Amino acid sequence: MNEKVTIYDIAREAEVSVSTVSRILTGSAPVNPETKQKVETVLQKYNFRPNRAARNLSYQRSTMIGVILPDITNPFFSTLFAEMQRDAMAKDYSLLLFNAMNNLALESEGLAYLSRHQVDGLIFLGGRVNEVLPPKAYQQEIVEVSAKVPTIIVNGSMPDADVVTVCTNEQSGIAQVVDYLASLGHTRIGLLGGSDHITVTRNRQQAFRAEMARLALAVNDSWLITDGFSIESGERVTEALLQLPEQPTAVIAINDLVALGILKSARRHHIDIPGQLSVVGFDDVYLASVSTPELTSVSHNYETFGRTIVETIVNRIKGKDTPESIVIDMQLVIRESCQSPVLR
Amino acid sequence: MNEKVTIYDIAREAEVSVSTVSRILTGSAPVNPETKQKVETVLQKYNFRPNRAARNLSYQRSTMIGVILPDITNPFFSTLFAEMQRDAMAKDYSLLLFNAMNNLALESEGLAYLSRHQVDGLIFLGGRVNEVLPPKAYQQEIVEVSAKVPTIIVNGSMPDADVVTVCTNEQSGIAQVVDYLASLGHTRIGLLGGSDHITVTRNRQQAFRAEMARLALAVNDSWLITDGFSIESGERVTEALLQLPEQPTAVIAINDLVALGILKSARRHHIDIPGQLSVVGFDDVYLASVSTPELTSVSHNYETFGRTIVETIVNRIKGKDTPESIVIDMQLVIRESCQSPVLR
DNA sequence: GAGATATCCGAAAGCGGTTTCGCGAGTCAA
DNA sequence: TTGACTCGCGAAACCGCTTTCGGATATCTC
Repeated sequence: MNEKVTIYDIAREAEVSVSTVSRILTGSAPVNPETKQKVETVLQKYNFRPNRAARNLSYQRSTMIGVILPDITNPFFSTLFAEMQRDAMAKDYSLLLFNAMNNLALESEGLAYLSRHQVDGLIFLGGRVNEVLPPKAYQQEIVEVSAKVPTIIVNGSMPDADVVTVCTNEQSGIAQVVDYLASLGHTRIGLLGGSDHITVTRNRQQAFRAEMARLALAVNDSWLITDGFSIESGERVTEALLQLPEQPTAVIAINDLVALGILKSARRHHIDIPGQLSVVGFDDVYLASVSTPELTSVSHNYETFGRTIVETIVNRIKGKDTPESIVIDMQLVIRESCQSPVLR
Repeated sequence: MNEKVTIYDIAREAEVSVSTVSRILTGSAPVNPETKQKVETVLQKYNFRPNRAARNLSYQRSTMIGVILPDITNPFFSTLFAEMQRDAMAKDYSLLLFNAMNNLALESEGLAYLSRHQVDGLIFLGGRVNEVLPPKAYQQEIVEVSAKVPTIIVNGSMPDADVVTVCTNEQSGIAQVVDYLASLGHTRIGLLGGSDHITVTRNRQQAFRAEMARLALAVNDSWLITDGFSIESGERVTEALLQLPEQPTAVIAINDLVALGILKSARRHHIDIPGQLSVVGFDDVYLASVSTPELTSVSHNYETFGRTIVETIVNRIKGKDTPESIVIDMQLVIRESCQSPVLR
């Protein structure tokens, strides 16, 4: 990728100094229209692109934003990432992705990796960070890094770190689901999947208990089973559920993948959904509408979600004032996977 | 991310010259163990990381590899990308992802974007490039870029460009499917989805015709319907199929997403699968096993697939000899979406 | 013990941009 | 006319690291 032609070559051919060329390139100072025209002709001719490394070295920045997420294979993250990348490009930033493969240990490595790239900003997706599990050392790393580079954590939190948090409104999302299920007549509701040390999971569990309480419905703790975020998690969690003496009539999955796993497992056990069990997913990933039955889920507006994240980090990078935390609404989307419980 | 401490600070504190420090950092020349020890202590103390921009500027390389793919949201690509990233990291390269959002025009932009980043290598995934549709200009860009930076095209081709191609063995993949369907008794087989100007599609169509011919089965051209690679494509293509006077008893989808779309559409029309129509997917994405019915598909070994790609590009970058083209095998995975046709 | 050789290491020149500083020419008011 | 001010632009320093080149010292050979 060695464009042999440098700004010096351009300057020579246009019979101006390099400073002038640079000024035109960056627009950092006004330059006589005639000279500008002359130089631009030459720039065109060579289709000149300033060397990025040189520019970064001089600028003392990279115009790259690091993104750490647990699983790019999960459509929630890939969809969000795609949105973010488009927005970032429009603002002349690049996204450098690190996929942690659902492995917390790898995240620390990812952080070092992105640091080495001198990213101008850092985005943690997926709430992999909170006060419970992460080894103290990793937590400390985040605190340190966030002191140096603008950092935003999506659906997570990090005490002592100078980060802005962007969170989806679990409160409202969960409430919509519970209210909906209650309106169908369900009183025995479970919440399946997720991990105890992931913020989203805990927030949703908390929101779940709150809304159940508000409706004066009892929560059966054994119906809150955590296992992970994958399809396989959904299957395992269903198997576990079926071992219990009593079972719920409706379950909320921590995300759509888990919900798909539940569907799969239910099918294996000839459990009719929604006839015998209502299921609702979370994230409203594009797959939600192809399962059998189609999944009722809680939807993000991925476009504004992504845009908010990117705008916020860029504003932070540019030193503009930004809110410390932003909440993004979710919306229940009703499809086919729920119905009123059959009375027995 | 401004580590204020530079190699000069290290040198001063260790009472050596910057060259010595650099030599230790890069291992480019032997240095007295004692001095080395002294310097390394200081390096440790500050946890020194050389500035990447400066290093790249000096090295004239970026240790970044650009990846252009059509849709990161498609599990085929995200799975493959995840594998590739891991392998690349192990070799101290970074992957810079550009997601073209299924838009060919964007790809050209992506190429410029990655060029600006002075990537050391370039990987095109998804065969978005071939001799048919791409605007001449874009084609030319690829030829030019491939002359300067090692380029590999996965499941595609580019005449006149100095690229290495890594392709899955469509020939064998399709043959396995056709043979399987034929063995079930199918003779009326369609091939749905894909785009006329995408290499994979054309290769598979060709392979399909070849294998059908080998088995002395007639190909009905109206059962080869292209539309795209998404779930929606699968739905549209099914609708189109249902308009036809005659219909196949089995269809091969260009990928699993299309297959899922077919399933969805069939369900809407109360067409029993596999009872009335057998469906087979391609890519054996992790979703294949959660649909109803579970999808029979043709599988990649994503691990070796990804590893092959990364190894090849890195070897190319390092100037080692590499084969001009590599073929990767695929494997039929039988699940539930096919059965013998009912005789009417 | 003198010259040849090998070993370490420092000075300085890049890499390709940006930016500060200051100079000359043109403009304007007095 | 003159002094004050602007405007455009060039020279040169700088960003942080790598690497060439050559000098100093130690080691070896005869």
